[in-house]
Amino acid sequence: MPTRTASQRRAEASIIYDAYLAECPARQLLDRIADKWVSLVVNALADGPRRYSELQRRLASVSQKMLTQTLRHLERDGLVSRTVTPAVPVRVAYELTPLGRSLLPVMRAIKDWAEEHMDEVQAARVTYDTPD
Amino acid sequence: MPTRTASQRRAEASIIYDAYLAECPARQLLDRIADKWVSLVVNALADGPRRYSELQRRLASVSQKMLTQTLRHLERDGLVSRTVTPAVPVRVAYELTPLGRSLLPVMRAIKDWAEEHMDEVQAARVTYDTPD
DNA sequence: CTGTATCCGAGGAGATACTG
DNA sequence: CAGTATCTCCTCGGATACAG
Repeated sequence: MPTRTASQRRAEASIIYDAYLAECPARQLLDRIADKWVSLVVNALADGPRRYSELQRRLASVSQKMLTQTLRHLERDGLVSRTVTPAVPVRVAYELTPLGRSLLPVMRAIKDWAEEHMDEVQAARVTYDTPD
Repeated sequence: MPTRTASQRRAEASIIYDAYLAECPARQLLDRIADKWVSLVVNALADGPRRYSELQRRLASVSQKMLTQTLRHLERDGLVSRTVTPAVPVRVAYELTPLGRSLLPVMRAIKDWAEEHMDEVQAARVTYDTPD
């Protein structure tokens, strides 16, 4: 088996996967993670495991459906692990996997950007919407 | 006028804007930029101005509607500038503004992440989908 | 070349009700 | 508590046709 460095493998991957192409799996993955709910959920799991109800509280006014759906997708993609503690009532904890944690900086950056540049964007909108 | 450091201003902003709240403008902005097309367009503009038709070629199989819509949104939000060169036929160039360029590292990171971790995600999906 | 306008189907997303 | 199951509304997004 040939030995390859991580950067070499990345270089190969960038040849194989090209998100600009509609048919490329990476394009679908981009579509999956470039998502409001994914960003918020991953950010909410930044500091460790969280219970379902904790996430629901943190993400004010996310519907049960979207929260569950997002968590299922993240679990299936290996970004989040789900741990059920058999008790009455049952406790379910969600936690970022190592793979999920590798996405955290990106998700944090996008959320922070939105919060930090809100003023500039709003000013630009006013300018754009104002008839000369 | 009081002098404040950039980090102090950021701290204030993080108090005012909270993307976890549905009503917060930052939440809508997050929804806007956490988007497949935004990521691809901003990345495609990384190396300088691009014409409409260049973008259309680069983003294989983006429809006119989505490309135009995305560019309009980005222009309105002050992330992209639009320059029309009156000629026959007319030339239109799009370029990242300084604000748009501040978003570029984030958009690049998310696209790169998708391309680099595709294999791991696909492996996780197989595991998830395989009945024990 | 760079758009706008319109139609239409598929999926996103909330509200509500029900279950182990 | 942590979901699943519907129902419904609505936006996303592609296809097509037309215009400056």
